[in-house]
Amino acid sequence: MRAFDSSLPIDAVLADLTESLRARPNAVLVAPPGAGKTTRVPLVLLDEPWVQGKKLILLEPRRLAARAAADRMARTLGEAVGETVGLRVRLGSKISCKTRIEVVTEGVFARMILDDPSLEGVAAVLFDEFHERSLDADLGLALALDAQGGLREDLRLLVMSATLDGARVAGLLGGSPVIESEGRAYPVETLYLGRDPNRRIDEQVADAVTRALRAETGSVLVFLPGQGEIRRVETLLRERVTDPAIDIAPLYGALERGEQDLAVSPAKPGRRKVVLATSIAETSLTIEGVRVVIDSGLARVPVFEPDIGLTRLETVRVSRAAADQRRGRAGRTEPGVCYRLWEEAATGALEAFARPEVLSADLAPLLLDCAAWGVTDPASLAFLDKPPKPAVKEARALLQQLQALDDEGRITETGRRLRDLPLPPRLGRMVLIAGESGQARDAADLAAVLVERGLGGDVVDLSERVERFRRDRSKRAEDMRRMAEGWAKAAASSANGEKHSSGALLTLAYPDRLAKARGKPGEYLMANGRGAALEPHDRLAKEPYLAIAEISGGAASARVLAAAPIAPDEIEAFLGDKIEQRQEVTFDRQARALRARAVRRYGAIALNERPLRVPETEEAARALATGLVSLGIDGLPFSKALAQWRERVMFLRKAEGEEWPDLSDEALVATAEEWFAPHLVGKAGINDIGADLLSEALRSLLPWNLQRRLDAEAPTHFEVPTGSEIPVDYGSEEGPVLAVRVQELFGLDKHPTIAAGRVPLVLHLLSPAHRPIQITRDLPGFWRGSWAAVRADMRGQYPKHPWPEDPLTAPPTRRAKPRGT
DNA sequence: CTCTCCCT
Repeated sequence: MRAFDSSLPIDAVLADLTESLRARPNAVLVAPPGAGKTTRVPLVLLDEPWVQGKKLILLEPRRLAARAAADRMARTLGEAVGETVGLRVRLGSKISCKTRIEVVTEGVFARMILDDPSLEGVAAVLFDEFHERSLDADLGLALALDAQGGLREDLRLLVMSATLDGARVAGLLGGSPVIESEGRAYPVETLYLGRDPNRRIDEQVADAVTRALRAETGSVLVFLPGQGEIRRVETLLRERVTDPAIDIAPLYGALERGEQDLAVSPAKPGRRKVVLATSIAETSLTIEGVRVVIDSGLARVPVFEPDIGLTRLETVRVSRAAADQRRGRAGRTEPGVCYRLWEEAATGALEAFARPEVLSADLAPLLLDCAAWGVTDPASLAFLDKPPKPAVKEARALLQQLQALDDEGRITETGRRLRDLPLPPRLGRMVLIAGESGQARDAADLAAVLVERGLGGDVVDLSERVERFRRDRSKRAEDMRRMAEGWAKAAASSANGEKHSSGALLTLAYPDRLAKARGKPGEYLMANGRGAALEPHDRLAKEPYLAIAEISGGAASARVLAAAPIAPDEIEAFLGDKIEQRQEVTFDRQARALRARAVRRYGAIALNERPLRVPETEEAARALATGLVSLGIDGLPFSKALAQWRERVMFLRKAEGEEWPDLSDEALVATAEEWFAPHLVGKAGINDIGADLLSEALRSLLPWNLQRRLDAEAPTHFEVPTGSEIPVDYGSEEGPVLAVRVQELFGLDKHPTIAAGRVPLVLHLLSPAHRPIQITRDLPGFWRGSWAAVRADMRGQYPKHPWPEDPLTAPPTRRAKPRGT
């Protein structure tokens, strides 16, 4: 076997590995960071008999990692990259006829195997850092296994991983052996600082940083979930850290290249650094001099929501594997220390590994690649985790809408052209169709600022971002301009059409996100039915229509991140075939009336409308009925008599049972279409509805055979001994109430009842001045009992009224005693 | 808890 100058932990297992791969085509190698697998394994395998003049392909998840691996291997051989060891990444390749090991990024490999499924001239594919479980790595492995199953039984596949549970992937590889290696790292002491849920994470992190700067030597690397937290911690630290020998450097993806380099470079002699980073610093890059890691334990991850076809960000607890990876950054060059912002006991509750990308990503690109491979259902390929069905369904629907797939899910000619463009399918379609009218370059520049975060600044207005991008002289902008030029060339036709706005072009990619201004400034409604908002002072906030490309946040607080204005005539030109003309009748709660309109509608958006007369249909009547009752039964024009009638019926329902109709608020709301709507045909609103109409509608609920019983058993009035007809109050909680001056009841020896004698009236006995004296359900008992005391009390107060000793024999009266008696 | 990371 090939000899190396220095020894690495991986050397101990290299013999096992080569022996295994001679015997069977697939193997899994589990080796922690520092083992040396990336640089040693490909060089050792190169001398194996089964390679025989063929090539090895090594997959790396990032360009940075690919370049570093190629560099290190070439240096081991005393060569430059591009000789025995080559490199193939999106921007630029270094390959020659001498090249035997190609180091490629995972995305490049997916493209290679799709273009050449038999992988001609390739002896083995080595998947490095497979534990990161990127979509491209999962897809690449699935396709390679498929190729191995049919076209290339001799192809060798080696999956290398730092923290994977090896058994699962070995199963996927047909029960291949798992070879394990030791790693090499310096010890890192772990301190658990805990987390106070009542304080902001930013402040607790800042506290931990100041504490670490006092207690430890060396530079500090802080892991935070995102840009917002990084900026807030930075502000806190600039206030608190007064030592001029300490530099604070943020580090995240959208940052300018120069600032990133500043953060990654070692601290200057005699100085210390505090690097505030996202998970960008978790793998691959090493910052010299870091011996303290502070881990917030949080990460921001994308979550695709199939229902709305949108990717949203979520802040989550990191996995145990990621937390260990973060801690390991403190022990790269010397022993270190890691402060964790959670309780030690909480570590066990963390997920073991991060969610593989395939489980939460937008699967449209994957589905298109599968279709290009000839597979309409990705579940038929060997994925370690099956692509989830809802996301597959959404991806298929989108690709069919873009005409990239046919009804059976097979790739179309348009689909092939889309796949040739290295863009997400929506943006690819925009560039292709714009190309048909000679605007490929405008569309490509738009796609560029959408694909590359931070390019052209972060103003919402995409036209402005494109202008800035075109003037930008940075390396990144130059690279992207060259790429955009390539996309445009692939899509261009000789046609020279009318020039359209950025907004119009964007509807080619995001037809479902056309938005119309709502009442309040900055608030919009999108065609997909969801709301989105701009800052009210944003220049775009005055626009009546926006073509939105990106939004953030949950359903309640979606914010517009990237958009361009679009004119009504462009909406007609670009989306005209999907605009529907409809007659709509809606209930206006404010006016308590129906409004009928002829509406031209695109999805959830009403583009324009004109008022119509309310149609005299049953459907309109139903809408009015349910609309009016939804505002409350009390709001209907009840006469006093009708209100009492309703209470009487309800009283009998309670007293006698459900043969009596239910007239409660809930029941009337629920059945409005039956009792109310038939009376509302031809009516437009509350002003057309009088007490008589309501009475007729409600009284129709009472069957005719019950109407006579109603009068008999729940009379509107009760006749007392004086002959007075006193109204009964059926609305009272305590039961039907008869409020009557006590003198009018003289002579009555039985308690008054209703409901065929079953229900006693609640008697409110009143003084001559209509003040309440007593409440009783037993009048004879009252005469016998309390009357004497009442009489004694009242006689003084009302001397002119009769207070006889025996009320049963006294004549009832409405008046005071006749003068002189 | 107001946009993570990477790639064709």
